[in-house]
Amino acid sequence: MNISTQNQSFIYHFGEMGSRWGFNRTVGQMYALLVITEAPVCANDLASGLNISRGNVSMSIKELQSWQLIQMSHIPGDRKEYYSSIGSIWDMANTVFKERRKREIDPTLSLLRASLLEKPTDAGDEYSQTKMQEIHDLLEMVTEWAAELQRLNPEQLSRLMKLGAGVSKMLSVKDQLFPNKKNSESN
Amino acid sequence: MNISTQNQSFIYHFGEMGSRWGFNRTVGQMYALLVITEAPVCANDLASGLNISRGNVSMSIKELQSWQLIQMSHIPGDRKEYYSSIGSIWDMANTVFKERRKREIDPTLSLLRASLLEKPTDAGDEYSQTKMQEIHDLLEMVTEWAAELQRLNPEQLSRLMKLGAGVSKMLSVKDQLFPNKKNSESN
DNA sequence: TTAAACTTTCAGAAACTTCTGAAAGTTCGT
DNA sequence: ACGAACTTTCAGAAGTTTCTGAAAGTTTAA
Repeated sequence: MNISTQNQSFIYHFGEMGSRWGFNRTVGQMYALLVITEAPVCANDLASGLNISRGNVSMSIKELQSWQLIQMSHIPGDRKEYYSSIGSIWDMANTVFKERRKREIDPTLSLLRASLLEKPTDAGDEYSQTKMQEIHDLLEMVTEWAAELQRLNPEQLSRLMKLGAGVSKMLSVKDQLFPNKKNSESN
Repeated sequence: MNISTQNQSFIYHFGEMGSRWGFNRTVGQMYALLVITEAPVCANDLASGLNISRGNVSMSIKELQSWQLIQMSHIPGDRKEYYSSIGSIWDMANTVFKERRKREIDPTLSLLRASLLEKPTDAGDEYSQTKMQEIHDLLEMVTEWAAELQRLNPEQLSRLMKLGAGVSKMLSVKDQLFPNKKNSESN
C-alpha cells in the first residue's frame, strides 16, 4: 500500500486533529485513508500503509464501527476483510455530530436534570441552581434544534445554511405573516 | 471554602466532561465552581476547595483567561486576586464554540485549501481530491453559517431555535414568496 | 530597603492513553 | 479433524498529559 505525498499530509493531519475531534490518532488516520481511497482496503494494508501494528488496526476498526463510519466487504476467493468508509460526507458529519452529542451533552443534561430536582438548602445553592437551570435550558434547546436540523435532508439543510444572513430576514417575514405568535419572551 | 454536595457533583461532572469539551479536568472544575458561585473566589480558595495545588490553580486561571471565560477583581484592603466567570451563559456558549472552531475546524480548512491547489498526479489522487473538496465545502458552509448565527443576538437565536420543525415550513414559504431564486442545485 | 503577601514557573512525579506483538481465537477448505 | 489464513485480545512498553511543590518573581506597605 503506497500513498501519495498529497494524501499523506491529509492523513497525518486527520491523525493530529483526531484527538480534538474525539478519537485518537490512529482512528483519525485510518478513517482519513478510507475516505480518500475509493477501493476497500484490507487490515494488513492499513497496518503497512500507516506503519502501525496489526493489533492497533483491529482495535481502531472496532472503534470506527462503533461510530458507524465504516463498512466491511469481501472479495470473492479472498478471506480477508476489506473496509471502506460509509455514506456521503453529509452522513459522516451527521454521525459525528450525533455521536458527540451523545458523549458531550447528554450526560450533562441528565446530571443537571437530577440536580434541579433537589431542593436548595441555602442561599448559595439557590444561586447555583439558577445557573444550572440556565445551562440546562440552553443545552436542551440546542440539542432539540440539532435533532431538528438532522431531520432535514442535505438539500434542505444546505439551502438553509446558504440563506446565511437571510435567517434574520426570515424571522421578520414570519412576524409579518403571523404577528399573533408570542415572540417577545425576555430571555 | 466548603462546597455543598449538590454543587460538588456538578463541579466533578464538569471536570470529567472537561476533556471532551476541549480543556482539562482542573480547568473544567474551576470554571464550574466560578459559574455557580456568585461571589468572586480567590486562588487559595480554589486550591483548597478543589483539593489541587496552588501552582495548578495558577496555570488553569491562565487557560481560562485565554478562553476569555473569567474575570479578575479585587477587594479593598486585600491584596489577593479574586476571580469570577464572565458574561451570560449564552456568551459562554458562544466563546466555547468560537474557540473550538478555531482549534478544530480552521486548521483543517487551511490544509484542505492548500491540498486542493495541487494538481492530482494519478487517478487515485483525483478521487481523493473530490473527497477533499466535499469535506472542504461542507466545513466552509458550516463555518460560515455558525459565524452568521453568532451574529444574531440571543433573543433572535432563541426564537430561531424554538422555530424547530417550523424551519422547513419556512423554506417552503420562502419558495412561494420568491419562486425565482435558484434552489435546485444538485449537491 | 526590607520583608511580608501574594503569584508564576518549571523540573520531575504521577496518572492516563495509546500502541505493540505474541498468544489465543475463529473460520474455512480439504 | 487438521492446519492455513486470517482476526482479536491483552499485558506491559512507550508516549503524552497533567499535577505538585519548591524556588523564583512581583507588588505593596512601612
